[in-house]
Amino acid sequence: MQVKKSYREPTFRCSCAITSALDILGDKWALVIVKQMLFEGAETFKDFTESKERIATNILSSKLKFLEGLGIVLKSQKPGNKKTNYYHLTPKGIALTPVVVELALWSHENLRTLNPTIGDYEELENIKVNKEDYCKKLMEAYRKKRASL
Amino acid sequence: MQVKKSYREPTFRCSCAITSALDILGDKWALVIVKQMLFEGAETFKDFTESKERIATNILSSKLKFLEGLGIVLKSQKPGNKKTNYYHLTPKGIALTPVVVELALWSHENLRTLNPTIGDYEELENIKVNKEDYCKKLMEAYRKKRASL
DNA sequence: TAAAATAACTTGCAAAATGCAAGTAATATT
DNA sequence: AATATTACTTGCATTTTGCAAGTTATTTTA
Repeated sequence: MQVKKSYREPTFRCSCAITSALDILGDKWALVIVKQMLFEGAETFKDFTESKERIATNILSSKLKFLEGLGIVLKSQKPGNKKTNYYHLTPKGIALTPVVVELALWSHENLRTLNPTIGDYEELENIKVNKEDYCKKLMEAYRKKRASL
Repeated sequence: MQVKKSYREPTFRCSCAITSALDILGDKWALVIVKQMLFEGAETFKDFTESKERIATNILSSKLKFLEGLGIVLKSQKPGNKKTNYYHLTPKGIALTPVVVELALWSHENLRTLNPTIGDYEELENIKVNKEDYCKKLMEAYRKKRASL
């Protein structure tokens, strides 16, 4: 019996590192999901569906499986609860922090005329002067929070 | 008479800066095109179609128009040639350099097991220790090259 | 402990994006 | 004048995404 998978296997267009990253992350949802975990504390399936992006459950389900299959996301069961699953970033997923932060910076500086609903974020100037440090702290904070489960 | 556009207008899912960036860049091609301009000297329609990613001409055409409409790419005519067009990154497009560089770094460290054709790139360790400087130099080099047309 | 609520899905179908092959139109070259 | 080149467009098949409505297995509440 054949099992129909709801998510695709990754295929790589060529040997370019950047293109290969986009073979995996180049869609509307993958990095949004990573962002929700990293910045917004999303952990459970429900957390994601309730976010302001309103991801559809079928897409969410298949993307989480896809990212899990790649070792970017790890699925585990909430202790003492057989129903609720936890989704967390693996080190490979946490390593995407600088990518997401750079997108945020670019967006704030270049997209606010196109999407005026993007707010002015004071802290941004401070982040800009030491991105490295900011990312490191963010990643450390995520790791810590995860470890304390 | 109605003009059928081959490219979509950008629509923003919400007020999140990161999600908004992905509303524009979250697909298989946008950042590949930016990369080709930034790192591989792609300037003309032909340059893009001959790249190793083998982008289809209809996709290329619509993506270039889309990016042009957003002020990320600027189209101009090659001097003394009425046929060939030049496509270049605007400051808004050049500002994507750090995003692309972070993708490259992440890919080299996390994707080489999945796509072994991604080569080992010695210089990468040096780039890692001073990303800021590397990006600045890259952007400056691109600007210079563009100015000398 | 039966009924209701919740979490994490799956399925079906419509719409949009992408991919491929084959055009076309306007230059440029021979 | 004939051929080649560049920058496209068009049509159609495939894949991905979006939306609404299920389904199943656990909790929770009355």
